[in-house]
Amino acid sequence: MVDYDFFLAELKRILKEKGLKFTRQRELIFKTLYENDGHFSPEELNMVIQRENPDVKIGIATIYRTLSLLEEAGLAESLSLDKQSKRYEMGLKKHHDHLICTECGKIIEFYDETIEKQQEIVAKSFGFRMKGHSMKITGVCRECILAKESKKRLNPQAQEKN
Amino acid sequence: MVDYDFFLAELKRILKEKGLKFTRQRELIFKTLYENDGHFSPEELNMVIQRENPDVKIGIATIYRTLSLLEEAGLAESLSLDKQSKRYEMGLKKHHDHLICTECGKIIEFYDETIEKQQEIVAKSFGFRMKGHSMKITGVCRECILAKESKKRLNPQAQEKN
DNA sequence: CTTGATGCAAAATATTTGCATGCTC
DNA sequence: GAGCATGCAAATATTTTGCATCAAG
Repeated sequence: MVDYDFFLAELKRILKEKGLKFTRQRELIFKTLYENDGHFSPEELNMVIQRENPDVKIGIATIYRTLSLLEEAGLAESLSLDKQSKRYEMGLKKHHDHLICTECGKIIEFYDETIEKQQEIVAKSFGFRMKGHSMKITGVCRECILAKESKKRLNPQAQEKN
Repeated sequence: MVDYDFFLAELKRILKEKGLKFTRQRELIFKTLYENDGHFSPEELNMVIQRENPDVKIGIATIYRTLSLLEEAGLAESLSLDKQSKRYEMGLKKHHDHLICTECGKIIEFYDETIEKQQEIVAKSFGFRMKGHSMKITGVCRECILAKESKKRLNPQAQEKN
C-alpha cells in the first residue's frame, strides 16, 4: 500500500495549501474511495463507510462536501455512469475509462494508450492545460449480444418489447 | 435543412416501430434540440420551447419523458458537463466531444478522428457492439491561464483563495 | 374507438445550506 | 483560542409517478 501513503500525503499537502483541515471524516472518505474499486454514489459510499466503521458517524452532507472538495482538487473523479446520481472514484489511481453495456448495465474499465495520448494532443491544440478527462463508450456487451441472438433463434417471431 | 427532415423521418420510423405516437410535443422537443446547438438541461430546454412557442404548453414531465425516449432511441445524448443536472444535445448530428474549462465553465466542442477510430477498436476488442460514446476533457483554457498569469505578475504575493 | 401521451400535482430522490457545536491547527 | 468542519434538519433542486383527460392512429 505504498501508493496509498503517497496519495494521502498529496491530500494533506493540498489541504494545507488551501488552509483546510485534515479530519477523520475526510480521511475515511478518501481511504474508502481508494480501497474500493467500485463507482459509488454519495449514498452508497456513505453506507460502505458506516458498515466498515461502525464507530464513526458521518453525515451525508459531509460526504457531498468532501467529494466536491476531492474532485476540485483532482483527487477524485465524478462519473455519470447511470441515469441516477453521480458516482465517484479515486482520481489519482491508474486512470481508466469505461465501457458500459446498455442492456445489462455492466461496467468494464479499460485503459488505452493511444486515446490517452491523443487527448493530450487535442487539449494542447486548443491551448488547454489538461487536468483530467473521462470517456465512456456505451454499447451492448458480448454476453448480451449472444443472449439476444439465442433468444431470436428459439423464438424468431417474438417482437422485441421495450 | 435537409438534415432535419432526415432526422425527423428517423424519429417517426422509430416511434412507429415501437408502437408509439408522434405528437406535437415530441416534435417540438426534437426540433428545438436540433435547431439549438447548446447543451440544455431539461428545465432550460423547456424555457426555450415556451419562449419560441408561446401557444403550446409542455409540462416538465413530458420533457423528461421525451428526453429519455430520445436518448434510448439514440437520437439525443445526455451529457454531464456540470455539477448540476444533466444536459442533452442532439445525438445524430455530427458527433463531437467536449473540452471544459474548470475555471470559467467554457465548453469547446471538438472532433478528433484518431480518438473516434480508436474507440471503435477498443469496443471491438472487448466484444462490444458500440452504440455511442462521450468524452470530456477538463482543464484550464488559454484565456484563464493568461488571466491567472497576469494576476500573478501584478500581485506576486497574493495567495490564491478558494 | 383504442391506446398511448400529456399536464398537473404529489411523491420520491438527490443535493445544498444554515447554524450550533466540535475539532484541528 | 481561532476558525474551519461536522451533523442535523430544513430548504432546494431534480426527476419520477399516478391519474384523469386528451389526442394520434
